[in-house]
Amino acid sequence: MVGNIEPRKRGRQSRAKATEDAIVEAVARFLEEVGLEPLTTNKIAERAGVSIGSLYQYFPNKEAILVALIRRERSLLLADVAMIADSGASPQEKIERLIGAGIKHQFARPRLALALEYVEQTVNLGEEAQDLERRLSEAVSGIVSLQFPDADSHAPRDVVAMAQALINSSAMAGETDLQALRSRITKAVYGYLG
Amino acid sequence: MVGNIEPRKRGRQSRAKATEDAIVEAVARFLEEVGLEPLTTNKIAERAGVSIGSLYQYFPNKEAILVALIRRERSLLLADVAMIADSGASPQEKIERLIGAGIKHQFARPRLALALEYVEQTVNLGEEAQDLERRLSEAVSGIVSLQFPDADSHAPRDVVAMAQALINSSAMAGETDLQALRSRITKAVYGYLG
DNA sequence: TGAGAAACTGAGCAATAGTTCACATTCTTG
DNA sequence: CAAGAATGTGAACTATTGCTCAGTTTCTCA
Repeated sequence: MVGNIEPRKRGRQSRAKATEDAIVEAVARFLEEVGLEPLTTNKIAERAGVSIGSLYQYFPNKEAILVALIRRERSLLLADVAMIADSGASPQEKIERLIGAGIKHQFARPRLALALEYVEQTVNLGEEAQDLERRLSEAVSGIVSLQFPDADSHAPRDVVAMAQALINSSAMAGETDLQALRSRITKAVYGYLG
Repeated sequence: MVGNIEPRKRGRQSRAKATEDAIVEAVARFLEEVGLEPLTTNKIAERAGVSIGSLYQYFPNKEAILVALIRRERSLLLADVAMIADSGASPQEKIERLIGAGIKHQFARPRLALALEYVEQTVNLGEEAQDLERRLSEAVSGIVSLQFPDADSHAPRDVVAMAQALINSSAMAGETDLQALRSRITKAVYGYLG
């Protein structure tokens, strides 16, 4: 029932990494341009400019590629968030930057973000992706509780969900004014927390 | 590319309606219990307790069933929202009730709501479902602008997105205290609008 | 340089997908 | 009740799916 998720082999040559990356990025583009339902391994390979055989040398099945993509996206976001958390900025400044990071990540590829949001809830993420998720939420919690120590225990999750939703709906509606979006998110977050 | 969405025939006998309903409800249950990706017409028919032939007498393809399900869910919500809008309640009371209606609808079947949220963005909704969507957003806008005439033009959409996200994340996290959820949503909405 | 390791290929398999259609059953109505 | 209309059935067709494997190409390094 629950398929294996682990990558099949870690490449030792540089083209191995390139192939793996091409496959993951092909899935990302397909989710953006077409959607989750028509996604097939053969189409992934075609888009990646790689044979179907190569695809199965790196991933045991389709699910594993989706998980790899989620890991990739989450790692990028976590890197930014961790940097913000470890910076010497004031709590308020950290929250501002957190919002900026969220916008940067999600607004860049909104349809991808939307698709992955659904996939994350559906798929067996595996240990590594779950760990990323946990570290992300801990980092956000840490920052929120610096500025609002008495906030509701659900506050960090709520704030993240709200910001995600605002970015998503704004991007899907075709907005382009990121500054306006940022100030609406700020208002929502401080309105909720304060 | 864009498949036909229109129902194939409107039944004249009562069992026709029952079959159609069973098919739509089978999709709802499947999305809740399994997910979008493994959804197939044969599985839908099986769950509905109906032959595959019957399914294709009522719907031209799988997409059409999903659209019918979206229409059903949206109609239910719109009925409640319209009743709130047309009631004699105060603007503030209307907003309260709107939040209650959102919780009632989305929290009842959270995994279904999550799946449909994604499907709605992916599928060709057709005129009727788009019309429902439009009327829903007009009704919400009307209520919001009663209480907050000077709000940002994006406010109604933002508020709906925020509330949806809070309900979703709360439900998926397994919360059961609806009263606590309601008060967090109220805080978020008034925090953003006020 | 050459030989073994690493990476890549794509035809093709079994399973499953969406869908049709010839026929059976049930309902309605005069 | 009869007979046509409405509804229901499921075997079976074609296309597509996830995936394998025998073989080829490219790389590495002694």
